[in-house]
Amino acid sequence: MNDQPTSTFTEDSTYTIKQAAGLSGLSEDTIRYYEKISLLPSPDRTGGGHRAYRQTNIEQMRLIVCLKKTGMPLEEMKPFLSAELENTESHPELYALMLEHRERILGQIESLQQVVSVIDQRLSAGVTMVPACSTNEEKSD
Amino acid sequence: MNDQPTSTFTEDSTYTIKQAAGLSGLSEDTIRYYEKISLLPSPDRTGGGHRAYRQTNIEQMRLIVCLKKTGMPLEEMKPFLSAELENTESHPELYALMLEHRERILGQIESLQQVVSVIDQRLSAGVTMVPACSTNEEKSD
DNA sequence: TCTTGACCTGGAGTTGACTCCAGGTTTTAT
DNA sequence: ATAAAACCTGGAGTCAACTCCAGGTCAAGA
Repeated sequence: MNDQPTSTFTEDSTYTIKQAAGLSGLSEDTIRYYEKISLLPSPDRTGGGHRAYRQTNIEQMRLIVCLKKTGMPLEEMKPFLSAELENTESHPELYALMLEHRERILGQIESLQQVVSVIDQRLSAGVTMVPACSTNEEKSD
Repeated sequence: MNDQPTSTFTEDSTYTIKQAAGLSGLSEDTIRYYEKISLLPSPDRTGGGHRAYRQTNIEQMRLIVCLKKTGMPLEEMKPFLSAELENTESHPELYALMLEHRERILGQIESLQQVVSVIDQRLSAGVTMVPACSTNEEKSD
């Protein structure tokens, strides 16, 4: 009901799992699940053992929601998130990974745009016509 | 190894399931599975009961591959494919569905573009910053 | 003809991504 | 102080989307 953080000082304010869920769009169970599979880091705990999330955690969750919409499997998201707080330049292998992901996503955008144009064609004429749709699956057996 | 259709005349040429798999990027098992769940229509059979696919079937498969890349669940694809050969104007409810899907896909494209810009920011500076990423999940409890 | 590879069906098994308890502890509002 | 709400863990259950047999039939080349 109230998604305001606990503290008034933005610096060290924390959120309960329920607030985090409300702010990210994930469910509480899902957040715990993501922690279990190490997609999200284990957050700090209160004296009683309750999870206390920070703003950066919320942002990570939002990034996950964002990537999920694009159909990316959770495993593939890990490098994105583990590098979240790091300087990219100090991780050359992650740099390459990012570039790779960037290309893949551009390909996905292209796929989607082609789907849109298929729809548009059907909407305007009821025509059957499927374009190549960037078939980057090359088979050779 | 040979993805050429059986007949020389393009009109009524057919493909084996293996050829269809090669041309579409799906596996043979997956094609049979899609038929079982009625995502793909039951194709004609040869005298001996082997599946014989036509060009339109191949195109349907390619459309599925295309939509799959965008993370669309198989159930949601059905209206797309069942209307494949029909005149859209005669199905007003499908028309609305198409428009709806179109909007959703445009939203996905936006999401993806934001992911690309997140990546670009990280590539250029190692900065942590996650944009809103079109949070169309409105929570109110 | 006959062997080999491709195909068939039906069903079991797998993986990813949750979702839902049960039974207990902590926090918060009155 | 105490009841209700929120949280905890561990584990079982679910659903989509495959994938992989087993045990048999069909097709094409030597």
